[in-house]
Amino acid sequence: MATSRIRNMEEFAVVSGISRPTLSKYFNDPDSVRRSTRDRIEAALARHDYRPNIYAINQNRRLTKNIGIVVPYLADPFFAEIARNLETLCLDAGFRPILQSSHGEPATEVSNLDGLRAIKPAGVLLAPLGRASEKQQLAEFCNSVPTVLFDSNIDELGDAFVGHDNLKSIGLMVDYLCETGGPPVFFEMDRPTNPNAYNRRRSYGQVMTAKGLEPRYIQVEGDGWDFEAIGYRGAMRAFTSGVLGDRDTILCSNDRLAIGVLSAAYDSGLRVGCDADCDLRVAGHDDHPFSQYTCPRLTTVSQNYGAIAESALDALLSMVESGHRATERHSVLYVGNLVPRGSA
Amino acid sequence: MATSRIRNMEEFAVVSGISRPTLSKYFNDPDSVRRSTRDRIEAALARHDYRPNIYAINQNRRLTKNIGIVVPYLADPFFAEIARNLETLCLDAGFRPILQSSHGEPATEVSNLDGLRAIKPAGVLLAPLGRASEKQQLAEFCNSVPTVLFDSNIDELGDAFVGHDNLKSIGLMVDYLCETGGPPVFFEMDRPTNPNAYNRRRSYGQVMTAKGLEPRYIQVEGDGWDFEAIGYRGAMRAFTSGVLGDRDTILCSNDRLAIGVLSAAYDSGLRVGCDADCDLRVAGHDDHPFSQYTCPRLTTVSQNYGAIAESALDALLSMVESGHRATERHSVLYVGNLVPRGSA
DNA sequence: CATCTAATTTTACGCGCGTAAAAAAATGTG
DNA sequence: CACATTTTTTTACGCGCGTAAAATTAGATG
Repeated sequence: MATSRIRNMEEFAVVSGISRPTLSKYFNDPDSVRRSTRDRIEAALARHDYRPNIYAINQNRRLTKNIGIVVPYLADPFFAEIARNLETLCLDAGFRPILQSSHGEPATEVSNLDGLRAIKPAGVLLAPLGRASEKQQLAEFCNSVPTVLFDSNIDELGDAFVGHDNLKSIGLMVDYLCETGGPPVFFEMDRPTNPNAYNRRRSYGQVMTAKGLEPRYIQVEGDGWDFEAIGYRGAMRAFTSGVLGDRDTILCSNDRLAIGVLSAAYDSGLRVGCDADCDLRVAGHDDHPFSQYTCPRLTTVSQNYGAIAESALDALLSMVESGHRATERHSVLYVGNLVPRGSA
Repeated sequence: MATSRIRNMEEFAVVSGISRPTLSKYFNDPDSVRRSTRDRIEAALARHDYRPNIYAINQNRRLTKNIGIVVPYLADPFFAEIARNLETLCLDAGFRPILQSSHGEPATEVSNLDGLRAIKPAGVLLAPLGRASEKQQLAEFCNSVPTVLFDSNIDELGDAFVGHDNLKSIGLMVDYLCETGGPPVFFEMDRPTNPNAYNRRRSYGQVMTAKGLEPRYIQVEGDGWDFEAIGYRGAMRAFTSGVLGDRDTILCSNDRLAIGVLSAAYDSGLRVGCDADCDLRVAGHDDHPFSQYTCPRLTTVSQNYGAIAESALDALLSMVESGHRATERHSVLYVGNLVPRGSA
């Protein structure tokens, strides 16, 4: 039963019997005060439920405890999942995550960063849109705020990059597909939004030529983030154009394209899978949350969400806590795991 | 080319030749100053790129321009989509949306609201977890901050509720299913997390009895938000238990359950669809973004995302702008559309 | 118990802006 | 142009907290 409501730190100083500067120290870092005073403060806190005014704090602290998280498209469960990981990690580290989605729009990405700058974040974790991003503006932002890029690497932007090892994972997948059937044709958008797509295309080419095989590509025209629709349209066209051989294998640049391909195959009466009576194999990439419920279940390569999130935040916090920016830009890549399922 | 960087409103007053109090008025509401002075300010703004310190502003204004948006589970594309709508609407209305996900955890929901209270939001749009929510704490929050509930209605919490008309849409669906085939069995979780699920169950019962049909239920045990997995397990059990008749029809409480059911049907070698050679029909509810790519495409009922988002924000802003809470609690429901596709 | 060190208290100022009140200036009106 | 009205300027204070410096106190050590 709280008595009269505490209005500010001054009043709380009175009821707790602790001086205001000491309280200020405590709220800034509970470990910075003597154990006994900390106990007294927390006892008083239990009685009175006072919390410092967040605006007054941040106005005077040069460094807030805010961490911006910007993802290109939150309606994509892949990013929702990474964001969820990052949020909880931030909270555990005693920071306040501010989640923003660019909704696939470069202008929104810029305004998100603008909005973040206004709240003077300690740092920002940024998964950029990629090709569509306003490079110039992103660069300016990265210059003024400690920033770690994740998922998509853009030039030399930001203080670090943490992402997925596309070369290794595409290698894993191509090896698997070749061992269990014919070599795959690579299915992708002709002008991908995401830098990962370019890496995967390149990786596929390298891996295939290393195996002495001829790379084949199906490039679907399409823009934006409606990958399933693009995959569907592209597959429909491919099925009728004769570019695919009998019992051929399609390796999609990502799972969402693959979901579209599976849907097109179903509508075309093509059976997807590894069995003898199947017409087609389809594989994806990313281990999208829904890929285990497609029909058939989608064979794919997982990304190590957890490790990527953790490492990205680590990189950021080490800068935040040391108080100075990275001297050189590090890149960390995590390898995924092959997830063989029914579709290939 | 900005000259020396403007540090505060005082300095901007000097370079713009406008007094600080007038500037303060302008930033609070550009229309509150004379047109000519507004032009002068904006001309100076174009030259110097100064922006008021957001913390100093909010410290002194009793009402911030922040609007909290809390959803139960952001990794669900359904909520991601609604959140996206709300965010853009907030921005357009000149407010700053703060998006929070409870990640399916009641404790996170409470701490989200706690965090929001700390930033003194003008109002909050809350889609509660439902059954799992800490009613007491939500009630306290709604008491202290103007709050509009959406998606899930809890008791008489908040100043208004905006949601989906489950009775009408289940009616639409049952009518359709009965016209095009046999009457459906209702497939759901035995202890749903979401109040909508209870409404749908009840609606199904009402509609069926009104038609003189016997309601049938398949209730799957399962907790949490992993609906696809729950749907899959439940369907697998149902297929072998003999509760389903030949060419029976399953109406799922939501699309994500249906996606699990489709996956189970595929794994069981059951053909889903309306054709004569099919073993089963499956329908869902919500028009989940992925339901148009399932195999076969999922027949479902759409929710009117746009209208729900718009109406919820309207209700909130009318309170914010008038400055006082609603005298009585309004509920608004929007009807969805039947989306007939291949699965039923 | 004397001594040293680390922690706390006292005192005081500043952060950037909201806002109130009175004075001054700009605008509108006949 | 005199007057009333609206807008802006001047002046001043307050918001809640960070933080620096000096004085004081508590705790540790031998």
